[in-house]
Amino acid sequence: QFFYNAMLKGYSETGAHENALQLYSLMRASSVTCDSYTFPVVLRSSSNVGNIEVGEEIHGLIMKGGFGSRVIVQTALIDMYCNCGISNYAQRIFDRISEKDVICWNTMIAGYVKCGEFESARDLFNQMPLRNVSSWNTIVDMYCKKGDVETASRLFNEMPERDVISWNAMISGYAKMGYCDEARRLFDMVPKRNVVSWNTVITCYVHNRRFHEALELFRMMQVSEVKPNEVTVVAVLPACAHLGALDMGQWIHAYIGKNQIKMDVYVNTTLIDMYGKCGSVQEARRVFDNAVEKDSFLWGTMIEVLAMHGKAEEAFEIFERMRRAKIKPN
RNA sequence: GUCGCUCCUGAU
Repeated sequence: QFFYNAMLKGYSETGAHENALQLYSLMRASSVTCDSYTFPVVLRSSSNVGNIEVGEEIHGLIMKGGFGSRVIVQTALIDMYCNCGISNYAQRIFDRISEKDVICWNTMIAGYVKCGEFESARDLFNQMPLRNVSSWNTIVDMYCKKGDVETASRLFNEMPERDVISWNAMISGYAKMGYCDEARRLFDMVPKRNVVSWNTVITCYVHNRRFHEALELFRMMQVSEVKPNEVTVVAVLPACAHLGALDMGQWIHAYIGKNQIKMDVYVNTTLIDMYGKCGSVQEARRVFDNAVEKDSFLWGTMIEVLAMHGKAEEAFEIFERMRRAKIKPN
């Protein structure tokens, strides 16, 4: 009981939401009691994964246990339903909250955005009695996601205060439109950049095939205060791949190990691709073999690398292994 | 063992 909750918390904090849900169903199956410590954590996981079955079950248990009246719980439920794409359930909960605080407003607005209901999001934002910086960030980001950077930047300029997330949202808006120079201009203006600011602009350069500028920015990052993370390397490695810069790629690979950057599926996939494009099939294969988690992208990338180098038999062998592992080909 | 909102990521 104690133990289960601790485990759940651990999974949740490291982002292993799938594992948390598995553990939860094990708890239910072995009739371990779920209590007010269990619910928030499992709710968070089902929200992240978008698992409506578990979400609704938790909702029911929370109500039965009488924990359902607190704003925090209701806010978590709103978030969960919106992540599952059911904004009207969420709205029903939202409407019934008597003491609405800023966070539950923000959650509902962000929820509408996730469901693609931009009008409702904007209406609710306009109705808000009191907005904080997150409220503004959400709505700025919404316009960026719609590709309406004009409105986004108007609101960005209007907002009473900006934090690094506001800046990042705006930079990412320009980046998505392919406006690298504009993204970079804002980036240079950010008072206190974080790792996301860097990643966004590097990604923008790479997507627009401006590989040298991407690498240049990555080099600048080395001498900045900010430490690269796994998203950073996933962003830069394709630049190495396209330039055939094997030495830089290897350097980054070593860098990952030295700086204990998480070797997740994303990182491994880009490493395999990079080695493949730079002509080093063996190293690609080594990364593949060492990868703990393998999804269809990773398998597909490995197969393609082998095929690209004319290793048809080996490619086919991997393809068979993939089928045996019951991974759907892509 | 107490909790809820907003920004960046992979092969064709």
